[in-house]
Amino acid sequence: MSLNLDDAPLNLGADDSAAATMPARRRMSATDRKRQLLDGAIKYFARYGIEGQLRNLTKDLGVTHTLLYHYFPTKDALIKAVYQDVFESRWKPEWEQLLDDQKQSPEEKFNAFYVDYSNTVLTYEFVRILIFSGLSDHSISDPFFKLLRSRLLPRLVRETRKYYGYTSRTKPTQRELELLMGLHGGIFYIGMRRWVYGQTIYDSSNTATDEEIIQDRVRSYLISAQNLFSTKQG
Amino acid sequence: MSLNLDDAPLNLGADDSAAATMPARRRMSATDRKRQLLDGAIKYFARYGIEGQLRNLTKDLGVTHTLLYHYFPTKDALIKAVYQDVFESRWKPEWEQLLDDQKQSPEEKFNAFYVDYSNTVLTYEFVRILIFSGLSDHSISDPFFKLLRSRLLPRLVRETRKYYGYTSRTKPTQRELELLMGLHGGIFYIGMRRWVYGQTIYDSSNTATDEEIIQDRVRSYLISAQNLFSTKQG
DNA sequence: ACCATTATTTAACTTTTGGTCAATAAGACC
DNA sequence: GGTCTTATTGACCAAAAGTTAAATAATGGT
Repeated sequence: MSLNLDDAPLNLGADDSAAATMPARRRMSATDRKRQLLDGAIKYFARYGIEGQLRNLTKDLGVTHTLLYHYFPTKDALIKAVYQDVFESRWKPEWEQLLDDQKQSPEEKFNAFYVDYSNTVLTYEFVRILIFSGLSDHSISDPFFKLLRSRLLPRLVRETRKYYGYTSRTKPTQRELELLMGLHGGIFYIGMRRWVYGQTIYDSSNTATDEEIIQDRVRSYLISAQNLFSTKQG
Repeated sequence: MSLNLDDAPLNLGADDSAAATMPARRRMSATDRKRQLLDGAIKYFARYGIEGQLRNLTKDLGVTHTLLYHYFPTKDALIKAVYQDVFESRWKPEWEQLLDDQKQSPEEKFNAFYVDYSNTVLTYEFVRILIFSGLSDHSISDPFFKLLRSRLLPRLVRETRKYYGYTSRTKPTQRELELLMGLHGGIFYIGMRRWVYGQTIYDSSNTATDEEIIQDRVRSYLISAQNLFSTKQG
C-alpha cells in the first residue's frame, strides 16, 4: 500500500540499555509516559503523516500500541494533542516585543526576528506537521496564520515603512503585504526545501549559513520596498 | 480514522443526468475510461493524498472500485501513473526558449516566465501532489527539481547578471542561487497559501492580480540583486 | 512483606481496504 | 436477432489498523 519511505527505525527514545537488570515491563509515571508518547507521536506523525499507524509508532517506543488508549481515548484525540503541543510550543510571544524594541534599527529587527523565527519554526517537526495540517483540516495552520496576520505582519510592515522614512500608521496595503509575503514565503521555502523535498540547502564546503541567507534576503526586501514604495505610495 | 476533510463529494465527472433513458451500466471505450479514471485519480489524490481510498475515488465517478483493476494492476501503479501524468503535462520546454530569447529584456523575461510558470504549476492539483510526493517518497519532486536546477536556474541567474551588466559566464555562486531561490520560493508560496492553507490571496474588491504581484517581486529581486552583487561580487 | 493501585500487556473484535475472480451485460459486427 | 468481445459488477478474501476488555505485574504506601 502507498509508497515507501525510509525503512530505518525512527528511534523515538526507547531505552533498552541494561535491559537484563531491569524488569521486563517498566512502569513510568503517568505524566512522564504521556509526555513520552506525545513526543514520539510528534516525531512519528511528522515523518509519516497523520495516517501513520499506531502499532509502528508504539513499537519504536518499545511499548504496545494499546497503551496509547490508556492516555488518549482515540487516534484523533492523539493527533489533536500533537497539533496542540507542536503549535503552542513554537509560537513565541517575545517576537512581538522584539519587533517593538525602540533601540534597534528596522533592519536589525528584521534580521533578529527572522533568524529566531527560522530556528524555532523551520524545524523538521513543525514544517511537516504544519503542512500535513494544511493539506488535511487546517486545524493547526489556521490559528498559526491568524496569529501571524494579527501580531507579526502589521509590525513588520510598520518597520518596513520606518526603514524608508514613511511614518504613516495607516493600515498596510495589499501591495505592501504581498511584498512582505514574498520575503516571508521565501524564508519558509527554506524549510520546505530542507524538510519536505529533502534538499541540502548549501554544501558543507561552503560557509554560508541560514543567517547569512536571511540577512541577504532581508536587505533585498528592504531595498526593494524602498524602491517600490518610497516615492509613489501604492 | 484521521481528521475530517470536507464531506462534500468531489464531483469527478460522474454523469448521471437522464439516467432513466440510459442503460444502468454504461460502457465506455477503454481509452476514454482509462483517461477518466486517471483524471479522477489526479483530482482525488490531490485532495486526499495518496492514502485516499480507491472505493471513494471510484464512487465519485459512479463506478465500482474493481474497475480500476481492469486498467491499473495495483494502487501503486495508479499512483505512479498519476505522478507521471501530472508531472509531464506541466513542465513546459518552451520556458527555456523563452529565457533564451534575445529580443526581450531580462525583466520582461522574468515576468513572462514567472507568470506562465505560476499559471501552469501553481494549480490545485500540481501544488498539492508535488507536496504530497515530497512528504512521502520524492518520486515527483526530485525529477521536478532536477529539471529546475539544470534547465531554469542557470538561465535565470544569467539573466539576473545581464540585468545589472555583469556578463561573466562563470557558474552561479551559492549566494546568487540563494537569492534567486528567495524569489522562486516566495512565488511558490503563493500556491501554498492558496491550495494548502486555503487562504484567499487578495479579496475581490482589490484589483491586484497574480501578475501584478509577480511583477512587483521580480522587480524587487532584480533591484536587490543589483544592489548586492553589482559592486562587490559575492 | 503484604496490599492496593494502575501502568502495561495479551487476546480478541470490528471496520477498513487493497486485491482476486467468476458472473453479467453493453455494444459492435454479422 | 444472434453472437462475440470485453467493459463492468458483485461476492469474497486476507491483511491492516483502530478499538475494547480482561488479565498481568510493577511500584508505592503501610
